[in-house]
Amino acid sequence: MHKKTPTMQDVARLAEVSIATVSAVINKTAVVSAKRSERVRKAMEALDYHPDHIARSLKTGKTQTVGIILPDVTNPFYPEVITGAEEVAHANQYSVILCNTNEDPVQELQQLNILFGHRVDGVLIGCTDPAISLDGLTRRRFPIVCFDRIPHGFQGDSVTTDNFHGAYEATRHLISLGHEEIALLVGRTELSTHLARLEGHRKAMIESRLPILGEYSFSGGMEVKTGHEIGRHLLEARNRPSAIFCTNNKLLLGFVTAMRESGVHCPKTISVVGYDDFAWTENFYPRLTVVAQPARELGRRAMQQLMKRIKGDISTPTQITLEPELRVRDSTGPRR
Amino acid sequence: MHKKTPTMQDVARLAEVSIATVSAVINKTAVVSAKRSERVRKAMEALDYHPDHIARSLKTGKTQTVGIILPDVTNPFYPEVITGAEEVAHANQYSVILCNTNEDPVQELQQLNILFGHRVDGVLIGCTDPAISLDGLTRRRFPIVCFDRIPHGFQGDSVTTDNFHGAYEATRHLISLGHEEIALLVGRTELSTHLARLEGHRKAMIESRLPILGEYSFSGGMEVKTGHEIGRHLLEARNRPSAIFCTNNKLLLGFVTAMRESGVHCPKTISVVGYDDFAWTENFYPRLTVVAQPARELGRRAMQQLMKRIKGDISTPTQITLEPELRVRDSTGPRR
DNA sequence: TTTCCATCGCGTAACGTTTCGAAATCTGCG
DNA sequence: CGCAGATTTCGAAACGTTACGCGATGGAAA
Repeated sequence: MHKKTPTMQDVARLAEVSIATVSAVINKTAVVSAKRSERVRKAMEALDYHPDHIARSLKTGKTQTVGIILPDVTNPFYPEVITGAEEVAHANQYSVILCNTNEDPVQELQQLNILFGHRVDGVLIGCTDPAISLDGLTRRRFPIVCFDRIPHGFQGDSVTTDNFHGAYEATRHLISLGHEEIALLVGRTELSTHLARLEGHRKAMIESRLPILGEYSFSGGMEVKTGHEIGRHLLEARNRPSAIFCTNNKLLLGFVTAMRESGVHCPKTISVVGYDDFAWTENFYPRLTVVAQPARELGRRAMQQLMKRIKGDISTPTQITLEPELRVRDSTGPRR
Repeated sequence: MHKKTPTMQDVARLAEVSIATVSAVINKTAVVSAKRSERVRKAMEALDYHPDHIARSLKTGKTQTVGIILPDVTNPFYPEVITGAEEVAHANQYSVILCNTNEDPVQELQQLNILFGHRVDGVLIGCTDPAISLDGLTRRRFPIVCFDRIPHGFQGDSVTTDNFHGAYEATRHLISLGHEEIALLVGRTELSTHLARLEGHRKAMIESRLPILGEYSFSGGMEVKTGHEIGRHLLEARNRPSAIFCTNNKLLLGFVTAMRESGVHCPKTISVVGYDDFAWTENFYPRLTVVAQPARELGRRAMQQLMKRIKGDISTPTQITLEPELRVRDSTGPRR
């Protein structure tokens, strides 16, 4: 048999004070004499009392909880973002509800409604559906900060990395090594991130007056398998490129496997640049040259912005852009 | 200017019914005539009304929310677990609050208290502190299911993989290839998982009457750097082993790098078995032989068990053990 | 027409907090 | 000792729901 969890009522009774006094002690919202506040503290201790956030939230309208919606926890980029975001959330006494959409727009909408029902104080969203409309929500005074992928036409707060510039640098790097036939393996170009990378790549190519050949451009799914198929096809073609820039890490994985299967040497025969840096990229063989995004910092900044909004900041929306960094390792080398 | 979010009050007024009727319609908790319930539905639609989970929770004592506490989202094993757990939770209309402890026991306790304050209906925990005491909580009728790492002496529900057997199979595999000097690189042996792996390895060695040499056994941190250092030291030793079994993926990463730096060929000179299977292990060079844990299934099973408890199941605690699977690839070969 | 039941709708008391204004108590000074 | 003013404490009304039990309605049986 178990007694139910204690309430302020119980604490008040034991400490022989009023409920209001207990509340004052807990929230330091009024001065309470040393003697009484000590009695209250003792009573809380004795009963193992923990305030009920639910009841508090109902009264205050604040839940001290934020939501994070993202496409896929299984993509190691996101856990890094989460870590950064959680860090600042916890520092501000906020809890985080995590929602996975599994890259499914329908789930994304559901999750948003669930979070709304939970009356979270705000949400961070890495959009699954590039065409999602968040305006209705933001207008309801439901603070939202977008990170990584920004939906089309979104006017609110956002934090991204400079995908255009990252891709530009990656391609520049390949060009500087003497490569001219550079293939591009890009993810879903409906996504703001991948579109920007596509454009960054193109700018570098055009600047150097290099041809952007149709047979070197692939966009589509973002699965290992896709990368593998494209790799097989591309590597056996007569006019195979001498370098490839791949904007998605799963695609890259498949491509690298195809490369190994074809006996093509990297970087001697073909140079490879990937996107995103993880624990294993440096231990891959060959060590991968990649564009690294400051994922954790991105999470931090996004959450900081959200915290500001929650605290009532109503300045005009900010679009923060962080700089990615090209990390040159062994998978890229001079053209032969 | 914005109107505040609508309440049942508003819906009732617009539909010209009582609040109780609105509630009945929403929860299907009583029969309401077609005409009225249609009016209510229309009104909800018109006002864009969403029930307030907070208020509901206060009344019902159920939050439809569970917590997941784990040591490190950044270790790709956990995102898989999360995915499985979330899947089941959502199917049961539960939301998930995610808590990272960053491998810090102090944070773990804090998180537990926060979750308790949020009045979550239960929690899933992959323990950071092997000595944490969960008894007090479970006795408070706060359903807890442990997964992966089980704290010392824990008597409640748990879901793990058979670490002992996984390690046993891994070492058996090496022995069957003719290896005799097998080194073990094990993580923190205070953790139930790594201790079991250590013991599984030993059993296989002893069964085959092979010596367990002190200079081949390393336990300690679980960082890439540590694996790297041990690798350097071990590979340059006079009597270096012909095979190594590594129970932690970060350690393994460091070790593999050291191997490459020393010019030691795998699997010709040394065979390697790792733990946990990820997208990249198969694309590594060499393709890694590993013990794969059914991480997603583990998450599913753990959440299923938690759901049962939340729904009032009070049968005696179950300890579920899932079988890992040895995936033989290219990093292990016959001894030369 | 009256009586009886089934059906459906509603009023209202919680749930555990916060908060505000009023009541109680204390302080110091004339 | 009395009183004003400052300080500390308290009572009670919300917050948005759910759920219990009573009252109203209406059709069928008598």
